[in-house]
Amino acid sequence: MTLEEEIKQTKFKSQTQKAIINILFTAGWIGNDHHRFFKKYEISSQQFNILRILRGQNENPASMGLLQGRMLDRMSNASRLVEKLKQKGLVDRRECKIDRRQVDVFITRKGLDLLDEIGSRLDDNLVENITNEEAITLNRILDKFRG
Amino acid sequence: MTLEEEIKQTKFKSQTQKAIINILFTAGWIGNDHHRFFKKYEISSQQFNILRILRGQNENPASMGLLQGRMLDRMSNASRLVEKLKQKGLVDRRECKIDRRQVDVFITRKGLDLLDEIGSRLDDNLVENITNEEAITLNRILDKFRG
DNA sequence: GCACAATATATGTATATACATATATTTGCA
DNA sequence: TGCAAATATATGTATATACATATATTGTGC
Repeated sequence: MTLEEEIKQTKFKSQTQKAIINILFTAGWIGNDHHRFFKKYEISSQQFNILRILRGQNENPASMGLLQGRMLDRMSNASRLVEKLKQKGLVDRRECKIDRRQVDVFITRKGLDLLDEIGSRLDDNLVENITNEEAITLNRILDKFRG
Repeated sequence: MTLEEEIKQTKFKSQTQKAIINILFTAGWIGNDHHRFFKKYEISSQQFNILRILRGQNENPASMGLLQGRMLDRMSNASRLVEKLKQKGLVDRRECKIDRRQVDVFITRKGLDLLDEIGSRLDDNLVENITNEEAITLNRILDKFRG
């Protein structure tokens, strides 16, 4: 469906204005898909994001600040998400010896196992519709859009 | 900045996978801009969305279902947003005479005045970076992406 | 060495969303 | 007509976000 059909709006100030709405709408569309996907594993997509960053650290701890810098949603509160993950036993946290203001966050064995279980199935159903060339173009224009 | 620089991630399964992350990231980026913009007017972007839909109704009332169908974030709870707007005096709601399950929602004079005040300044600072042709391409690929 | 600024994290409040469920009303059909 | 299914909306709960603020710790200039 075109954007016009989806939101029943036909007038836009410009193609760029329309593109802005289209980006927001498409992101919501993807977000809904992710939400449903992760529900099976009883985590949120933001929590998954954190687990993946921690795995990428290869045994090294991550501070809250590092997590925040790498997350998709910038201003989010890593503290509270880490707390949720800790309650599920997927991460662990200790005081940082070098700088006692900081916290060292680790992924646990259980967290790694969950990531293995999830595997690489995320988005498998979303990659069919556009070609590789279109994806490259999309990435180029989005990067340019953000200035 | 490229996406890689923004989220400090360099490996992606495919260009389409990268595009998915890019859409989500860019939408968050736009959302932050909107959030700051609307803060001046003491409404949220979702509340603005509802006001604009109501103005588009040209004096005709809108039901909750109609609002929901036209909103960007589909599954949202129009009821609660309308309630917030009513508390600010920007909309009004009455029982629908024809179908008493429904509610007729109207924009008030105050709501219209607020929309006038906001005017068309939204996104004015976001439309500089890409060309009209690039916006057209973007819209085409995003529509195709959603199947 | 000490006072004060800068930094890292935590938390309170308001907003919004998804989902499940509850309630009221209308529709449809036997 | 009467009763069950469908529909429209409201609301409770859990999650997440932005922002402001609080607290603890470190760094810095004198």
